Formats: sequence, structure tokens, C-alpha cells
Amino acid sequence: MDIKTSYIQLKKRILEKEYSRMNDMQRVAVFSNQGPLLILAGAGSGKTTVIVNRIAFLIKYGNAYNSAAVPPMVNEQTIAMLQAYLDKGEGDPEEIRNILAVNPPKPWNVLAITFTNKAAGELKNRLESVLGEAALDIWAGTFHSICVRILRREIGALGYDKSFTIYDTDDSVRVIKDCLKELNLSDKQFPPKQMLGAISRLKDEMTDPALAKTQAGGDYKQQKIADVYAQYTKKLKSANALDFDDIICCTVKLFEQFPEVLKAWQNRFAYVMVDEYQDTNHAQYRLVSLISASHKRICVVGDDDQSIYRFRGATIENILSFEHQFEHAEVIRLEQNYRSTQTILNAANAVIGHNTQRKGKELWTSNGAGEQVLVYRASDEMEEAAFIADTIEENVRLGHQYSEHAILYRMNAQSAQIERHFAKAAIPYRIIGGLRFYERKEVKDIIAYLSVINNPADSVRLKRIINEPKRGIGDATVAAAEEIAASLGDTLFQVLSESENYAALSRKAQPLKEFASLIRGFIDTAAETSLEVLFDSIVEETGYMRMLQAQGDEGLTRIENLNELKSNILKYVLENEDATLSGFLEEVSLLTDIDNYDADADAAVMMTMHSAKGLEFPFVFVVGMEEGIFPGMQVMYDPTEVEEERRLAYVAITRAKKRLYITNAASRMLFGQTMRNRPSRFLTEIPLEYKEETGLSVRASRQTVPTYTPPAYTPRNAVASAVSVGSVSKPAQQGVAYAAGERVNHKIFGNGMIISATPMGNDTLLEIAFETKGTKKIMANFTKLEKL
DNA sequence: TCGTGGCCAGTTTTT
DNA sequence: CTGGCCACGA
Repeated sequence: MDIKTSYIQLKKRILEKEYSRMNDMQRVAVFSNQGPLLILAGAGSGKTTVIVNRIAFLIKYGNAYNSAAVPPMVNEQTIAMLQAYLDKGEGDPEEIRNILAVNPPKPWNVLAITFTNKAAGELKNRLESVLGEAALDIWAGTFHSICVRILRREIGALGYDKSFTIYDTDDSVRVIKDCLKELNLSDKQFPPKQMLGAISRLKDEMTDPALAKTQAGGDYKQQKIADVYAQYTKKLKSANALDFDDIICCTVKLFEQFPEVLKAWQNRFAYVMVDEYQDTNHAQYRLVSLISASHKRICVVGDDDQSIYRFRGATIENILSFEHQFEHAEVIRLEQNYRSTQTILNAANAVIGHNTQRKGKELWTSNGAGEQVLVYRASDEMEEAAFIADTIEENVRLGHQYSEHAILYRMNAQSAQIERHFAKAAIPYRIIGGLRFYERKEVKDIIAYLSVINNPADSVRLKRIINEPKRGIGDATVAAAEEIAASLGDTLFQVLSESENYAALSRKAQPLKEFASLIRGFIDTAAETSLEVLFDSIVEETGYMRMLQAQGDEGLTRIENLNELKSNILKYVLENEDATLSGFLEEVSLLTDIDNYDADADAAVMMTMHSAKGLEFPFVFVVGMEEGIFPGMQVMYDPTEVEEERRLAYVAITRAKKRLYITNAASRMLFGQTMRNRPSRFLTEIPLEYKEETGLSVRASRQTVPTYTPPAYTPRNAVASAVSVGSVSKPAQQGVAYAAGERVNHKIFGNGMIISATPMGNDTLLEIAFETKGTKKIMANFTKLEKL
């Protein structure tokens, strides 16, 4: 064999050995980096590992694996050295790397795009642990953070100032409301949120207001949308602000209108990687294809079966037609699953198999079959909640943690009953989602103060706080001041400062001037002191803190939130040597979920199926599996939408590692109305052999399907019992009286003393101080308590 | 200008 | 059954 052939063979074997922990498909994905590549990564297939290793390999070895190039200095000695390295691990890895590497790019030539800050953070961490310092130079971030970084340098070309502000959805809605008023449109006929959605869609298609007007033709509504769009754009531009869509669209515009700018960034980002590609929208596709147009070294990772964000503009077509859009694209499927049991995967495969719009994938695992999917049909939502609570307690009794359990539902409103039941049964739980930290009113208010201090021209934020806390400045006054500002071409803040000069404002000149000088005082404070001192003087001097203190209980949680905000400011100051107000605001504007959830706390987790994407739990409850709930009423007859819902079901099912529980209720009270729902079609799509059905007889509601009913429950199934089947194992001690001071034993929490006993209806609310588990509130009839 | 009672609507979420 | 918004009265 000649030297060249042995070199190439040895090289491949060395690299294969270095990446031997990965499976064959994963390794192909890691080694391929010179052309368009689509990695279809099934749920739990080690996607992040592949991304991290692919980037690490790229930076270390370039195109070493697939290149046929042989360095000229390779001789018999080199071969011997490589052989020794392969067989015995002898030699310096760095030296070997230098020989094998083929055109490795610099870290700053690599761009890695994700969707969430969390994913970006995780990616950066893992890259750093593999590559060390070099990882810090890789541009890894969300679409938005990457585009902002580009725009901060280049946006001058589009006529914006580099110090632009970023408006979040709430700010945008306020602007829309203003536009509607100015255009004399009723917000009943044109709901601001819908308007914003329509504008968002137009931006996504890169349609500017003028084009939107033309396209509207004779359609009245579209005409008006185009008008609002034009007004909205004007307002944002004059405030030097970008909304979330603009961040992407302006970058695309920049690249399309200024080829030399595009060229510079194409050179810089010679390698592009996009995670969660199934969630991209059209504008994001344009962005990605522009950046990689010159070199075509683009790798996208995603799972068409997990595309669940159509409603916010994601288009599954991007991933489905990747091979058409990027010629000669390579496609790799990762189908080996490292998370779930084969039974769970069989159920998932069966359900998603009913979709037509998909690439096709079959997940498999070497984890073993595991237990059947447990399907429980309750008579109503209370019984459903009871089943979940009882099952969790049973699992905990068997030695599992509460935190190993997740409850997934279609909509947040479904959590209420379960929550109530958990509270009664003293099951520690945690709800993910709902209102996020930076969306809370008090936090947004203080952020608005900071924004105005940073940029007094930010009229949207100024209007938010001009009368918060109340200082006698009402809508009428603000409207008058705005009108003056518009006619003079001044900012609202300027007008406020000189309010005594304007007749229309004379009656309110006093409070207006006071407000203006309050802000000016803060601007001085900001220049002289640190951020946290500024924060303190804002909450004190505005009277915001006093306002909250006067609110009682509700104010208390708000004060806590402000304290949390302060600690975030402190954290920012500690982490950044050159901490500035504008720097902090920039970070905040693109950051939403501060806390998410810490897996440390031992509590069951409740969240929507959407929020669960990317997470995994040993025990998963998918609840409310009913026609009308999931799939929802509005989409039941729309095949495209049903496919989206089915993908959501697929996401939910594949979260489970050990055991999957699916529940539904024969009758359910939602929004004050009782409805009777048939079991979800997604449930019937799971073949009988993978599931075990318990609870209310399915026969009663669906005569066509013969069902297996576990013998133990048979008598109960004959009647629609109101008693929870699950709680049969747990006889309630009805009628036992408890008094403060008594000592009791709880199966899970151990020994404790009753602090208080409050009668509530037929039951008693007990507050018990446990020796090891702290103080808990428990309903007496819901728990097994033993008097000591 | 501010507080309150009635009325209506009511998926999913990141940036 | 909620909560958010609007109109009305003080």
C-alpha cells in the first residue's frame, strides 16, 4: 500500500476513534462540513451533542475527514507516528492535529444560531468545555442577538442611529393603539394584537407598507392594516426603535441592499449552523441563505415532526424543502433515541405516522421495551386531577422524586384544577410559564424609568410611567403635550420640560415640570453613581415603593419582584466591568426567562406541551386528551392544523423517559361550562398493544372499540363513579378530628406537629410542621395521617 | 383624573 | 370561572 492510501486510512481511523462515543450517523454529521447539510434529529437523539462536536471538530480539524488531500511532508515516519498514536495513544495530540487538519476555520468564522437564550447559553457552555478559551470567539447566539450585534455596527446604512432601542411586544401594542387612535380606527374592529400579528406577517414576507397597500387592492381590512403598518413604521423610525421582527428584517434588508456589507459578513461567517430549523420563519430563512450564499457551508438541525410554532410564523416548509433551496444538500437522519423506552417510542411513531406533511423517521432505542402507556379515563376533571396526584404519591412512595414528574397540558387554563388538587394533597409543584419575570408590571415600570433616563426621547416608555405612580397627569394632558411635540418636531420630554410655555398645558404645568425635573435628576444620578444606587433612588424618589407598600399582600410580592430585579442589576454589574445603563437595558431587552426552573427543587412540574419542548422527565402525564381540547375545538376540522396538533402530541409523548400516562375526562368544566368530550383521536392512534387502559369504561362512550379493563377496577367501571379510582388505595379518614398541638405521622413527610386546624366545609385544613420537611398545609381528608 | 362595577372573551410563546 | 378593558360617576 502506498503512503498516501495508508495516510488517509490512518487519518480516518484516528478521527473515528476520537469520536467513538457517537453512533455512526452522528459521526457522519460531525465529519461533514463543506456543503449544505440537513440533520434531521429526532427527539432525544443527542442533537446538542452533535452540534457541539461538529463545531469542535470543525475548528480542530477542518475538513480533515472527507478530504483526500495528503500533506507533502507525509512520509514513512509520519505514518509510524500516526500508527503509534492510534494504537497506543503515544504522541502529542496537538502535533497530530496539526498534521491532520485541513483548512480549519478560526473560531470567529463560525456562526451558530439558536432560538432561545437558554439554548444559546447551553451551547456556549458546552463548546467552552470542549474547546476552552477558543470557544469564546465563536458567534453563538439567538437570531435576535446575532442580528442586533450586526445592526449595532451597520444599521447606519439604513438610516437608523446605532443606539436604537428595542421594543418588546408590549411596547409595540401601545404604539399600535396610538396609531389606531390617530387614524380614527376603532380597536374593537381592529384589535391591536391582531394588527400587530398582521404587520408581523407582512414583515416576515419582507413586504413594506407601500407594497402592502398595493397588495391590499380593494380589501377594506387589508387597506387599513397597511395604513396602520405605515403609521407604525413611521413612529418606530422616529423613536429610533426596532421591534422584534425589525431586528431580523432590517438585517435582511441591509444584506440585500448593500452587497459589499453582505460580502464582508459572508467572509466572516464561513460556516453557518442553525438549530431548531423547523421553527424558522421566512425572514430567518432569507437571512440564513444570504449569509451562506457565497460559500454554501450551511448546516441546519431540526425535526419536522417537532414543528409546533406555526401560529407565530414558523414555516415547516423551510425544513421540508431544504434540499430544493440548497442544491446538493446532504441529509442525515438521527433516529436512535437515548431517552425513552421502546414502547413510548412506538406510541410516538404510531401517532406521528398519521401525518402526511413530513420527511419520515422512525425512532428506535436500545433501552428496552419498558411498561405500557397508562391511559386513564376519568369521569370529570376533578377525578383526573386525583388520579395524577395519587399516581405521583404512589411513585414517591416507591422511592422516586416529585421532580421526576411532569404534567403537560394544552392550555394554561387547564392547570387550575390540578393545582388546586395538588395544594390540597400537599404535593409540591411548580408551574412553568404564564407571566414571565420581565413581563410583570412593576418590573416593566422600573425598566421604563431606566429606559427614559437612558434615552428621554423614548416616548412610549415615557408615557408608561408619566403617571405611575399617580401624579395627576391624565390621558388628556398627555395627548395635548404629544400634539404640541408633533407640531414642533420636538420630543415629548422636551415639551414637558417647557410646559409653562404652552397654553394647552398651563393648568398642568406644575406636575409636568416636576416630573421632568425628577427624570433630569435621575439622569444626573446615573452619570455619577452606580446602577444599583440609581435603582434605589428611582423606587424611593418616585414614590413607587411607597405605592407598593400601601398595597398590602399584593404589593409584597411586587416588592419581592423589584428586589429580584435589583439583584439582577447587581449581577450584571458584577459580571461586566464596563457596566452601563444602556448595556444593562440591551441585555434585558433580549432576555426574557430569568429563572426558568431549577431542577434542584423537589417538586412536580406543570407546563404546557409547548414549553416542554426540549425537556425530559422520567414520568410524564399528558392530560386532557380529548377531542375539543386536544386537538382544540377551533382546529378539529382543519387538516393542516390537526397535523400541527399531532406534532405537539408527538413532542409531549417523547418527553417521557420511563413511563407515560395519558388522561382524559368524560365531562369537563372549562370556562364555566361543562362539556362532554370523546377521547382524543391522538389517543386512538396509539395501537392497543402499547397501552393499558383504566378508569371509566371506554365502552360506555365508544361502543365500537373493545377495550381491555383491568380486573381490579371492573366493579367501579360499571357506574360512572365520582370517587377517584386512584384514591381507592388511600382510604380517607373521614370524620377524624384534629387539634393544634397533636403529633401526627404522614407517609411521605414523616412526623410532625399540627400548628393549626381550620374547619373548611366537610374537611379540615391542617398546618403541620414536619420535623424534616418543613411546614405544609394539608387537607385532613386528602392524606393518610396517623395520630401518634 | 381616578376608582369601580359591569361586560365580554377566552390556544399555544420567543425574541 | 377568571381577568382585562371600558364606560360611567364622583
